[in-house]
Amino acid sequence: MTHRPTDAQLAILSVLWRIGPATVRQVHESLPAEGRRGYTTTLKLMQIMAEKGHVERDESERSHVYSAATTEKKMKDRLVADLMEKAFDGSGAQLALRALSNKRATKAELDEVRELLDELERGRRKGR
Amino acid sequence: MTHRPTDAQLAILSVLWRIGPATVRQVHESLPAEGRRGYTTTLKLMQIMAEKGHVERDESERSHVYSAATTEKKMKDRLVADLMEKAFDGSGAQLALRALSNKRATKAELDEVRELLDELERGRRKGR
DNA sequence: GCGATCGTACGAAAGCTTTCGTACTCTAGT
DNA sequence: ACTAGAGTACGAAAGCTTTCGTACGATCGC
Repeated sequence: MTHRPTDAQLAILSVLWRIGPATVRQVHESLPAEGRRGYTTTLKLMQIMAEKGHVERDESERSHVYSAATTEKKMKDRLVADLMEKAFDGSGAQLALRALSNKRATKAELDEVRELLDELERGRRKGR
Repeated sequence: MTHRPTDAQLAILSVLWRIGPATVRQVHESLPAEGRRGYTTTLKLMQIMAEKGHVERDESERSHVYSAATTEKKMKDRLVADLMEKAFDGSGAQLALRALSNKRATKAELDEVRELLDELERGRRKGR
């Protein structure tokens, strides 16, 4: 449902977002090599994620095909909203401040943020 | 050490940051009334947090006095860095974008972000 | 001095994730 | 037809958090 994925689960979702619907094998092999565990571990995780509703499963083929149940954007918005609520008193600006001061970003990225800022101040434009 | 606090633990840390060093009773009663559990639950959580190093404990008085082991800023930086790593490929700007578009912020907050942006582009000033 | 209250410590239960080993099934190749 | 390999399902173990109940000691009021 609306539950937060764990780190391991998010790693799997990331793969699915990147490569699209895939079998367990494909996901497993696309996982970053360092933290990777056994194949059945990935399988089990994905089975649980299906139960929890994080992924959907197409069983029509022998090798089941999994896909992310929610879009990358929606999920990331959820994660951001969660942290915002939990640690920043609901203030996106406070969170943004910390995120920006943390590390170097490219000029292009900063410009993008600046443009969003412009839009927000000008428009009162709805999020997204 | 460098472990992430859980939601329940973060709520306790938030109280400690807000009211300063405090007894279990004080923390317990400062916790938001809605999600609040029994007293011994708070006690146990704080004991575990002490073990894990999230809080420090002064046992010199009968009522032990707990304090946050790390500053609010450091912890929040850690949480932000963690999400940034996990979900935004290490890009603070991407995270900031999502945080900002999520909800409306006050003019003052947006200005603050804008100033930071200026500093970053002008100075290459160290994060903080 | 005694009982009520406040405090900590402890342990257990429920429920979760992560990790595998193992068992079973299906399919493809020879 | 039979074996090897790929695939899923299952169950168990370890380790975690959250939640309490209960036990036990100290302290305070009377």
